[in-house]
Amino acid sequence: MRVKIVDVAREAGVSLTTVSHALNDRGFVDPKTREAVKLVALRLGYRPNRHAQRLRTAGAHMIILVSSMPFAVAGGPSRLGFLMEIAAVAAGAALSRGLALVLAPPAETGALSLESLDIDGAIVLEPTAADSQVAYFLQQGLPVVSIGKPALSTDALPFVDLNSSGTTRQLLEHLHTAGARNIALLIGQQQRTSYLEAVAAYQAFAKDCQMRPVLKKADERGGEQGGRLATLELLAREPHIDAICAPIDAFAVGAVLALNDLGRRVPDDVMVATRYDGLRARHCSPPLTSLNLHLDVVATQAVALLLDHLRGDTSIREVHGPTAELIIRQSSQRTDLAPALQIT
Amino acid sequence: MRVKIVDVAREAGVSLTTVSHALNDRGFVDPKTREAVKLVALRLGYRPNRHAQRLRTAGAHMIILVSSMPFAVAGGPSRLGFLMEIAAVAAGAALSRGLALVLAPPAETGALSLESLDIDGAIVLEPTAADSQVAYFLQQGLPVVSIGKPALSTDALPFVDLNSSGTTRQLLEHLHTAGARNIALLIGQQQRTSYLEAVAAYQAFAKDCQMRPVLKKADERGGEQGGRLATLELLAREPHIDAICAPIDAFAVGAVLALNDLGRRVPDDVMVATRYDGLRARHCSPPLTSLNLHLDVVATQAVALLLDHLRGDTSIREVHGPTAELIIRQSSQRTDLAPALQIT
DNA sequence: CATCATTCCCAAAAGGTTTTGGGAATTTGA
DNA sequence: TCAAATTCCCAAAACCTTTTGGGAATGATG
Repeated sequence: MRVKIVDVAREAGVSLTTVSHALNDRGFVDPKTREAVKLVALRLGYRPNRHAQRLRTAGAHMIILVSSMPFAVAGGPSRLGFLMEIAAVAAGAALSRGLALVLAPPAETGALSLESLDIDGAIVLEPTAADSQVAYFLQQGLPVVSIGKPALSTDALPFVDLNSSGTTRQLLEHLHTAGARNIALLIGQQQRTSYLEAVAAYQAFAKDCQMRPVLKKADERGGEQGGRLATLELLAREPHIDAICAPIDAFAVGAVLALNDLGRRVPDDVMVATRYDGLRARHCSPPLTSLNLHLDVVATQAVALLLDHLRGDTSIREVHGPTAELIIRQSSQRTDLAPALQIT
Repeated sequence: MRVKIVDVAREAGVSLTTVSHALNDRGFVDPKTREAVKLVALRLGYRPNRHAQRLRTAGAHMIILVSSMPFAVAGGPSRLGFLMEIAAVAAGAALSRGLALVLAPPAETGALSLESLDIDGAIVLEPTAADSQVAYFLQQGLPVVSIGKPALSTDALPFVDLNSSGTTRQLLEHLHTAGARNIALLIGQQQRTSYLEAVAAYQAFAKDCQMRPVLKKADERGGEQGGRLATLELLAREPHIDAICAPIDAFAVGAVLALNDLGRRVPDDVMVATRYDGLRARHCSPPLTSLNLHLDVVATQAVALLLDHLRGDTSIREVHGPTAELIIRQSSQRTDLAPALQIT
């Protein structure tokens, strides 16, 4: 039988109250008694029953991180990235605040198996318009914060902004500066605010540069292959393309594969750039120009935001994430172009 | 105020007991009453208080996944892999069994912040000899299972075998078959059973092939750079090496970088192979020959094993993981070697 | 010396659920 | 028709903490 407070109390010759106070550094307890109790507790190997503890002192202790991205992009064997990087940092941030972060695997099943968990709140990653997981949590009355602006139709969630339009613009401007004149945007087909923002930013940029916008959508469920297929179709239709801006890293890698298939050189014939600077972007050949999104900061902000809401402070509805920094790699650095050609 | 069982009972005109029984499909309750109670509960939006529930019916509901690998290898911004792949699958496996999986970030801090968690058990990844996290959990009286054989000096933990000696042998035999005659082993410097097994397998293999064993240790904390540095030193000392077997993927990638530094071609001058078929291995250039370890199966086995121990069935002490499959990629496929040279 | 604060400690209540041990109503068996 | 079995339901106990509201010493102040 597990040792309880009453065992410690008996052994130490004091009351339950005193043990509780002594161990939690509360109330008035003679320092000597306090120490004695602590010693006894240690000797007996006392561990408080967290359920009993929390039944009494209600409070948030467990949050969940869910991704609405399909398996192939977000997770699954050997196809990790964005989600897991956020997860790693968020787990640390949560733990340092006394919260446990539980991982909801990116599952097709929806929120079915979450019922048995006593979650206090959720962080969702770029939820889609009709996100079933978000709906589930809200219906349960749990606070939800989003990383990346949530889709419009969703009940407005508090969120950490990933500034999708700004980052898209950064990539486009870089590609343009690097010499590209016919830049295509390769994006996913789901309903996501980040996509909409990216498209809007792209179209605005195209107008500014008097460039004809070329938009191609790839299937998220296909992961890299989805990007590859889409790129093959894209280039069949628009052979003059000389750069591809693919915010989703899996698609960017797929694009490089497709370009290889077609015998087009990267970056000399077609440049490629992506948004998320993960392993995929770095270890692609050639390595992909991308952005440092400072996901560690973003994840920490999201945890802090959720914690505020858990504590009842629902004033902050929107947090601006850190500004991203361009990381120029081989995929957008032409060797045969004189710097003179560059603009700005 | 949150609606409690007593509210449902009052509204439905029955006792607490009946509500509890009705909702949990236990005991003798008139089907009509049962339905009526369920309806009332639904209408009132009743959600059981999990803490109260579990205070009464003690049971396992939260397990933790910890990695003893240092940040640079295991996780951290943009350096994910093994751990996160296991995490993704284990989270799913756990959830489907009603357990929440919480992620302990690979932290330098040790088990400091874990105290506030009401963990029921832990899965650790290849613990080192004097693993502080493992020690902490054991001292707390929590069941721990290990993925990968735990170090000998540790109290024997139940574990899922990753068969480090077998997989090492697989890689070595492949490299030999592919034509390598001077294969070096690049390994980490910590005290890990998997390393010991790998070294033993390597030495046995060297003996079999009458090959002089060349062993090099790299610093885990350096990640890919650690592997790069070690490889540079290795090749300075042993220039005749024509293959490197580097079980840890970060080191393998580092080795390729070092070979590039030195102007040695991969695989024509030096072949490289690694154990874990993650993003690193795939997106390395050239892509690395590696093994499909079936980590999804391994993670599921680990969760199942831990669950058995939580349930009190401590009979199973050791589970044999699935057999790994060789995935031959460019890094060990020489173009200039005739098949005639191959052995076996 | 009487009064008031302060310090230390405790018994009892509270938190929300499940389980136990019966009690009452109903049905079955002889 | 009476006893036994079955079905349905309930009050109270149990799970283990923390917090509340005092009570009893001790020290300080008049």
